[in-house]
Amino acid sequence: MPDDKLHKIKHSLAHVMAAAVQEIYPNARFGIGPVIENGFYYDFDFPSDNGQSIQITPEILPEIEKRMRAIIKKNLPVEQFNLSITEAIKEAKVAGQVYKMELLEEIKSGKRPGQPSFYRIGSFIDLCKGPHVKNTKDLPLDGFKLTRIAGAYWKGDSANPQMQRTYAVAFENKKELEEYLELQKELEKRDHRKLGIELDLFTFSELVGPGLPLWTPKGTLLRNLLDDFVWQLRQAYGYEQVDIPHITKKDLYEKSGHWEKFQDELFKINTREGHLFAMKPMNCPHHTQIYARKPHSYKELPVRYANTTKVYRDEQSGELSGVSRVLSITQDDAHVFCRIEQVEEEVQKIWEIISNFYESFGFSLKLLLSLRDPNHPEKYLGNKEHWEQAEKILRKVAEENKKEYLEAPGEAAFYAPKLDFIAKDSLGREWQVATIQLDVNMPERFDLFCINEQGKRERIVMIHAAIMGSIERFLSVLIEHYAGAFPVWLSPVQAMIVPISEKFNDYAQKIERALKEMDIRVEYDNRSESVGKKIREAEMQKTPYILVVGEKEEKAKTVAIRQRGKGDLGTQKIEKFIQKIQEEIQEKKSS
RNA sequence: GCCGGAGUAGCUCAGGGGUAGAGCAAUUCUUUCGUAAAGAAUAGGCCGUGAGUUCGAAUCUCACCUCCGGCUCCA
Repeated sequence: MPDDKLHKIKHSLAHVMAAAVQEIYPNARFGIGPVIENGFYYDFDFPSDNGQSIQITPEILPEIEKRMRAIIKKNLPVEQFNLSITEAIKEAKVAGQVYKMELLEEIKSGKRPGQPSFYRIGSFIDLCKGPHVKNTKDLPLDGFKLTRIAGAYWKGDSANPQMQRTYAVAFENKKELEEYLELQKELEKRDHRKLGIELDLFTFSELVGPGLPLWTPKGTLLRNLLDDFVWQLRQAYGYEQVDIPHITKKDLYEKSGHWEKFQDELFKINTREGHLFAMKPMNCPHHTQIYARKPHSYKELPVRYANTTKVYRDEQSGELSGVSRVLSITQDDAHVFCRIEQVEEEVQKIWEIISNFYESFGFSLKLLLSLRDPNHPEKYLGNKEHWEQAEKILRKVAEENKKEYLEAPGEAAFYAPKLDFIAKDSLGREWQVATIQLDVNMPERFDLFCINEQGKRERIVMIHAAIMGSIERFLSVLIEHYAGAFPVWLSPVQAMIVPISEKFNDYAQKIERALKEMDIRVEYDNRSESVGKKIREAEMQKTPYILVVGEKEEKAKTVAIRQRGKGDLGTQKIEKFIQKIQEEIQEKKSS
């Protein structure tokens, strides 16, 4: 929406920032300065006399901001004017603006549409289509803030030189800016990397290495609960569990096509006899070999294999982040081997599992139909007809579900088009989660078939279906979605017993046993600390229930219940509490 | 991988060319407590790793490792 007010403000502020930078560094070369969500950025390059680029540091940001405000206060008009392309290129050349020259050459050659248009603010002139505010007095003096400096490749291509990108957030006024900064603080509090350590779910070791999370007892419990939930949903649709080794001869990936495409991202293993093995970066090739162990009658199809297992990918170090992007990834993977006419029904079933699963956590789902990039057919396996057929089927299922979806050309996997599910969390952020891929290529490469009604071999297709996708990534989303306050069924500790004093330890132990017998995950805090402190710590661990017991409770065979976020609920009979918490655990699947 | 920032006790952080600091956590003792931090004592460190400069380095320099913000990538 380039015409809306905020968009114009951000866009003009980007020019003002560039103007301020030019005041400080007259030699600065300018890249592009677009509007982004919540603000804008501008890419700069600062050549020095010896030809090397100067690196600016964050300390300069307040100085740039100061100069921006001074420019705004001058109430300068923002004026549009045109130049002929030849003149424009000449001007850019004189000014040493090599990046602008490149853009202008693209306009000249027709690679970039339109005519060169310029905007002037004071003495600063920039190639720009607009639109902008009419005058710098329309810009908010305290509605923006420069946030950081980052490296960014010219035109987003790592083969190009790296420029220095200065990011800013911008709003119509100070209040909105402050609200945004508040929200950022809330996000920081919810950061799964912080919460995951505080809640003792995972850890990292410098000896083990980056991107290799180690899962604690609580974290492992959480992972298993989630995985069991997925399995429970899958079991109802006829899935069977399989298991595979984590390594394979490279031959498997040469046949699947992964070797050619991803060999740099595989962890490789040399055996003592000189053979080359690889850690598996995905599971489908292994699973094809289970299917291929014997001929299948069409009557046996669909064959559905589920397998939660780790894959290993040698990612670039700068891409790692918390547990959302790691080297050892646990996939809740499944592969359905079926005839082409069974695909719709199978995809439908997977869709139901995905909906059930995500809705039970309160995520709403959006759909992305990820197709191949029509301009780069060389990036994909197999022939055009097969791709078109697969894309057509997925599109049909999407339409029949009456679900709104966006088509995303170029987002397909190299072997198959996908239905990608996007979950919206409690703060409105969107995460790509589950995926369904319709694959006609792997079956071709591995010669997977069934024997049809005519007694002939018939090529089958393969559906790849992950519900959580990666447990690590899903958990990072879930931690932030709940800010660590998991629903009771997922809480590693569901209830913490806090006796008022040592005198009631026996009674506390009795309650502990009673709850444990009913499979409630309970802990009993018998440390010699004050009641207040024990409650504080249990609250900070986001324990759903704290059971305070003392003389009154022992006599009446009750517990005083304190519920997370709700405070003291008063006393209840133990049986009553057990019933209450069990009902709450049951509710998860129907919510 | 690339650009920038940062690494001091389990955690949060102060300090800074000349004996290593605090709070919380831990351990021991005292306290036995009614809904978000009781008190005391003790212990805890190759100041991320390695090299260099220096009479002397946690502090200055370089390389590497790890983390953070971006870029590129994501089967």
